Amino acid sequence: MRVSVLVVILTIIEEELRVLLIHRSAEPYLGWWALPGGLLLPSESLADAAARKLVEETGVGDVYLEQLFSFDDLDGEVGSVAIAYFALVDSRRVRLRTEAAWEPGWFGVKDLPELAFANAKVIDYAIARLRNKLVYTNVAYSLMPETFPLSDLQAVYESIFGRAFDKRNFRRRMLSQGIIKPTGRTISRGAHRPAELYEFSSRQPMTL
Amino acid sequence: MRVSVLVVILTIIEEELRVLLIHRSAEPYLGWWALPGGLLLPSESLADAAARKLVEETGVGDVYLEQLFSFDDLDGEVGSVAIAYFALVDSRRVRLRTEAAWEPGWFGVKDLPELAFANAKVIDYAIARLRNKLVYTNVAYSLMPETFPLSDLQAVYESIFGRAFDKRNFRRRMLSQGIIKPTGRTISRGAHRPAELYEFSSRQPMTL
DNA sequence: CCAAAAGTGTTCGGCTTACACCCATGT
DNA sequence: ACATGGGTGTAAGCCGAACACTTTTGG
Repeated sequence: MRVSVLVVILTIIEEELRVLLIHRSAEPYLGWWALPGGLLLPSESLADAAARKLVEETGVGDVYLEQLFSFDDLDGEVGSVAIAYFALVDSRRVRLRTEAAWEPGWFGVKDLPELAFANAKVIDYAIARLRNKLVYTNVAYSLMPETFPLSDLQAVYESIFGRAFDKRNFRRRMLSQGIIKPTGRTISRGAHRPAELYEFSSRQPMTL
Repeated sequence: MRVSVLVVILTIIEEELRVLLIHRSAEPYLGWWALPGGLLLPSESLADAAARKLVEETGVGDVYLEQLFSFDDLDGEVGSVAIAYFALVDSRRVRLRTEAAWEPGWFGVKDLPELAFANAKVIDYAIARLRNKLVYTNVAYSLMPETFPLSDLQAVYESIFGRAFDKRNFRRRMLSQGIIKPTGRTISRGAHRPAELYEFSSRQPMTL
């Protein structure tokens, strides 16, 4: 009975939601793109295994990480179980191991290559969960730097939902839910009025 | 690496939400009350294992069954993983194996005995999930007979949420969501006006 | 005729949505 | 001065919550 852990690592790059994929280094599906993952070590917890994979691939540690679902049909082998997690990272903090044999890469979720096993299903599941959580929690903190202009946050939401939001309504929602708060500082980024900088009220996952 | 499956089997008895517990027949926690479960057989899927456990304990098969969460801290043993499911059954269809050595029994969820491992946490998790699903899906079909007066359904909702609902609002919500529909038949149950019988528009789980 | 549960509409407040103009800055 | 993105208020529709009386039956 084999237990493995899979991690759907999501980020925003160039206003596009992307997922980290690696080349498989073993049969079956040798050389195909797949989600990072591996066997659960005998002494570690599931969350530890997922966090370890995340650090191995991206170098970042303190990010949002949540258990997604457990699958029994992911590596063809009978009696094998995979517990999937999803993580949200700020791509500016990530350093991929591009020297690694498995050549990791970020792929736009609308433009995925053919994947090993049923990995596409796992990614769809992660995106659905992410969209839900964005609505009523602060998970986006894990995609953003400490402070940011509101329009950056809105751009992240729009990338993930694939549609535009009204900026007045967006601001009202974020503030009235108490998810973010103004820092009082501003930032200038071009030939226009400087933007106020905001921060998340909390950078811990909300427990409901 | 051991993989086991746990099932939180919920029902309504005497207007109370209850969970099926058994006596553990092995160490550790020998003789304590615990959720039914067992090892995943080499050739079966996770959902099959959960359904098998459900049939073994209750005799019913075609009910709502959903994966809840996977735990790695449930039987003390390191490297052991338990995938929890929850099921909703109509107690009128259930025949418990009362002759069985483990003496299964229904316990009101507000009045649980001390449980083995962290089973109380799993039950809380199941109840939270159930309450969520009741709001926007038809899962309650699995707790009800084919046809029923609306007040019976409302009583089920009230038992699970632990509070009363306004019957006009309740009726409107159920009908406008299209979860149930009238059958045209009625039922008389006492010295008062007969009730219209309703049925679920679909007795399949909604996939969203 | 009385007791008991079934059935039925309307009002109010809050939330979501849609929508258009002025502001501050760099060049 | 002008181009660019930043910032702001209001009205309309929709949804959920609160609320009381009439209907139909059995005894």
